[in-house]
Amino acid sequence: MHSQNLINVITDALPGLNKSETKVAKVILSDPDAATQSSIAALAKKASVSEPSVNRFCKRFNAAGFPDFKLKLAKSLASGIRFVNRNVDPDDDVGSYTPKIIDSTINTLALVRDKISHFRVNQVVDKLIQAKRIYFFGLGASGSVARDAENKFFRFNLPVSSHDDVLMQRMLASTGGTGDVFFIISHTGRTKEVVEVAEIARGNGSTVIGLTAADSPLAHMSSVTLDVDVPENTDEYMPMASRIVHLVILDVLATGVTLRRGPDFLPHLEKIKNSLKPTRYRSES
Amino acid sequence: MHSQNLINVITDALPGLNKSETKVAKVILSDPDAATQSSIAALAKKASVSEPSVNRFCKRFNAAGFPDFKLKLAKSLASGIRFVNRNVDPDDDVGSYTPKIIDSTINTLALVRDKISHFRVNQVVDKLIQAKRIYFFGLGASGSVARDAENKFFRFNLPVSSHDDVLMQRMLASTGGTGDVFFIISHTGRTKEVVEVAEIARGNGSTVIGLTAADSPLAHMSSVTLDVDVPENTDEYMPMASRIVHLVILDVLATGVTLRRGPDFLPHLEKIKNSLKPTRYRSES
DNA sequence: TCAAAATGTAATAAAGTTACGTAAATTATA
DNA sequence: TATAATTTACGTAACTTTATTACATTTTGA
Repeated sequence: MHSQNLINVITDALPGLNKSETKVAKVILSDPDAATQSSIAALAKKASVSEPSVNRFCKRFNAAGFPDFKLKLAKSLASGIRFVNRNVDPDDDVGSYTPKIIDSTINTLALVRDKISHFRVNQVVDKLIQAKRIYFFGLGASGSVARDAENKFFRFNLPVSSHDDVLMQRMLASTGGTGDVFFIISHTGRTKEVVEVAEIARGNGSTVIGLTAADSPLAHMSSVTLDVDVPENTDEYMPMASRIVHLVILDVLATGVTLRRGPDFLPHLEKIKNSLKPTRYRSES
Repeated sequence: MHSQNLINVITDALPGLNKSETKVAKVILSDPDAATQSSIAALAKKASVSEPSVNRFCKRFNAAGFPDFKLKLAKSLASGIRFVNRNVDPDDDVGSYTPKIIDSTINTLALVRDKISHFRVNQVVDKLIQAKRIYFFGLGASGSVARDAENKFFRFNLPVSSHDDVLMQRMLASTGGTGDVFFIISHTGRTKEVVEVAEIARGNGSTVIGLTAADSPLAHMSSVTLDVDVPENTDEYMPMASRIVHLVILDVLATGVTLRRGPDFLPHLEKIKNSLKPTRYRSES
């Protein structure tokens, strides 16, 4: 659906191109960065084709024209550079691994930002608004995400709880019913216990929201799925980015709910914020 | 050092610009993406300045000319970081608030990436490596961060626990001693109970690591402080970004520890990863 | 009031696009 | 299998758009 890396797109299309297009493609692929800086005339000459051929090439790849194509190529390069060579190396020092890890998290978030379905987000906000009760479930790393969600959503003045205990989850799922929302968080969406809990909840007429991988068993079992396509951990040293993504998505959902509640609800939030003041040392400022 | 983002460069230079340059800057900053797609004429008109003024503006920022400037701008945008000042509006819809929240998180992370002290990170890794026992403490939202940290660090084969109960924290702090590391997480660093716990722990010869705001009471009380300067929540609708930042910093620390342990330690991590396989439905792939 | 800096106008140059014609390739038909 | 018909690919040249430069005018500040 969303913008894939232009260089990959061109590489993939290579076999289906005709003579002059192939020439252009090869010149671009051999030095994409140079391509972004050269004029259409220069590129045409380098590829031994006419300028209109280059122009047609650009249009073939859904660009408005040559300048637009260069822009898209530049963007691909910028985001690509970071993806390619930014794995943590066994002999990295602090100065290297620190930005690498933060960058990789940033990249993942940027990806999610561009791919997440606004329609689904809206659907989930709908369900949360209508909920009489919300349970956040997660195991392992997702357990702390669930806990954070509880901490976020209790502000909305409705019964919320989070659970990272499978037995507890099962019991709650089996006693739930219409009006109850079970918000289940799972990176893989394939943990058997979690999927079973979802099944039990669905069976009793509860709403199940899955914050999980697309096409996973949990996704299929949910009433609404917010699928997050976080690339798998290839590198031994790289942390699991999905936790962060899940937390941010929960931020988004909480904001959605706040906005739906309307401005009359803001004083309530303010009150909660202020309730913590007496527990703090005064700020010097 | 990290390559500065063009948008930040312009923002920083803003005060030193003259009238027409300021106009151009504002138009570009208000919608950088649109700027990359418009012609010099369109941009000049939008900023109510002449075309050469736009051109001069570009050259001021080390671009060969307008097209080159657009290219650089496009690259800056692609790197994931977007314009800072994108607050959620009361009448935003899903399509608006979703990217705004994700962007604001990304921005905060980028800021931390460029500002975090590698020296301090290294110091903290040192302490964690030497620790006989690690306790992660946090209250409220930081409670789930602590829990996530526990889940991350137990893999290192040393006694780790997390606690979000003040009384428990006090008791543990008072029974600790040399070799014990109390890793205390707090957004403000001014919660009285938390600072007291730090004091107790220090008093008994334990190491206290503070993941908290610079110059806060907790920061002063800690043996080593990892200060995170996350801008305060100005907007009612914006979530607290510090949780995310804290989690990512803990990712960085965990990576630091893994690297120090050396490659011999990798099989151990692999074993833990594999231990979860039987709990999952098989992937179709 | 003068010099320096800032900004705009208009001419010019550069770059990109379109329309159209020719050549090559493909397909159909004898 | 040859060749006509048709389609597709490609280039030339005219044209349009876009960007830059040179220079004039205005503004600012001493």
